[in-house]
Amino acid sequence: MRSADDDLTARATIRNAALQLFADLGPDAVSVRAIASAAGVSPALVLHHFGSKAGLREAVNRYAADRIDVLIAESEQGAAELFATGSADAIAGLFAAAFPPDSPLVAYLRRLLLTGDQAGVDMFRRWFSDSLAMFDEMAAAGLATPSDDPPVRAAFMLAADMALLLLREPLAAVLGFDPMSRDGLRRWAAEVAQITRDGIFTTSPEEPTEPQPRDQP
Amino acid sequence: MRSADDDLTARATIRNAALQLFADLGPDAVSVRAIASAAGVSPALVLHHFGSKAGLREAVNRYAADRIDVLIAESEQGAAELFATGSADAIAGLFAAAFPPDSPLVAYLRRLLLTGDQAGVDMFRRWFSDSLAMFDEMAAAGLATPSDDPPVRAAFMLAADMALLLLREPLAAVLGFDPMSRDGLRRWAAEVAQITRDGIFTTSPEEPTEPQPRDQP
DNA sequence: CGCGGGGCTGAACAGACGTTTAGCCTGCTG
DNA sequence: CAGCAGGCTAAACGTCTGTTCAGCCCCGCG
Repeated sequence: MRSADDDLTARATIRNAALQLFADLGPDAVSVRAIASAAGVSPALVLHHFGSKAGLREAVNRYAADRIDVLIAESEQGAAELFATGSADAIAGLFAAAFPPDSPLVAYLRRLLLTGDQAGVDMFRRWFSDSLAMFDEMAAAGLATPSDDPPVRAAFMLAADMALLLLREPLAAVLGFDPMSRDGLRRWAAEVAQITRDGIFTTSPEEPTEPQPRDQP
Repeated sequence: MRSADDDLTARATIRNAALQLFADLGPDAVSVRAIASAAGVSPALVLHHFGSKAGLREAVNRYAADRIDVLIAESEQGAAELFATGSADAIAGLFAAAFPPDSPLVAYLRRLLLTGDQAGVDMFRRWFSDSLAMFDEMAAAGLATPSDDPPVRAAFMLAADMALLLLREPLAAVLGFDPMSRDGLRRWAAEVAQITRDGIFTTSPEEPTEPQPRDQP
């Protein structure tokens, strides 16, 4: 089953094997020998190409960040279409649809974001400013209501979308279906569309104008 | 600076040290020796009390899950109050307010949820059914609109709240303030309240009744 | 043809790892 | 008091880790 790798340089094969293993088990739980074995090469070759395990980690980080950016950029064409039609689910499902559901990039993205890696924060910042710009345009076009706090709105909507990626497994477990499958995504997006179009909560009788988060216990 | 630990049994001291280190660095990156050193005991004692490193991991998992559940349960009193007043931010900020911002439990919860640990999935399931029940009650009381798809609504709102926990650092980086600080949380909750009360998107001119998630590329 | 260089390997290195063992010390019980 | 149990440790175990080194093989250039 190496046929798919025959076209790749050994360096790329190693990088791919490392990406897969890092995504599945975490970099700390994967040895250089395990990567070499998965790539069908000797452990020494891994270090020959990447200098050290840390160098391999950085290379995989850069590569994964690049590929994720490409997927996002592709799906931004979809976002443009959504924007044009004013479809209410907008960026909901955007990231989800961009990734083949079982791609190691999803799992890798999690680690990138949650370990506080610089590459992950950089990506997040880029998406945030895209999201901010998009809501700006939509508000200007009358497709979205103006916000009292545009950055926080953009951040919340982005975070809510990312949550689908990050929490896919627990969500699938409690819902009984995979929210990132084609049908599951449709169902998820439908509800998100309803929420973001009409809201959920009715105003209370007392109508507090400012929410009151609980003090910390 | 061991005074705080003087009241604790060595077993508890070890468990706490492991919790902190696991949360910060991930269990795979932390050696038994490092835990022992942080706890001020010999490495052998760690294994004397917990059998093996895997046993320690399980013990820490159980302990963290318990403590997190306690914090959640405490803040559910807050949820009851919010429910009673119909305050629109309801569960937004609920989890956030429950955790001291720098508690290792936050970081540990991340790992619990994202590594697919059973303890994490169990917790998530519990919160999901709480969330589901709460929206049911609110809808019955006329405080929330009825949903076409209650489980997905509950799941989305839960996931959106968790996103604040999971993405705290990247969010703080892009927003320029910590959304889990007291002031930051207030600002965050205010926007979430606006979104969940009034929605964001206006209906499009064509008014598609059903959203159309993009097919996967 | 000769030969240099880069992809690549097997073997070895020192150190860190999780774990085991033998035994110390302290405090309770008979 | 004797003795035993349990918290606790120092030292060592074999294994695995990341890394290095010397050298093989094959391709392209002079």
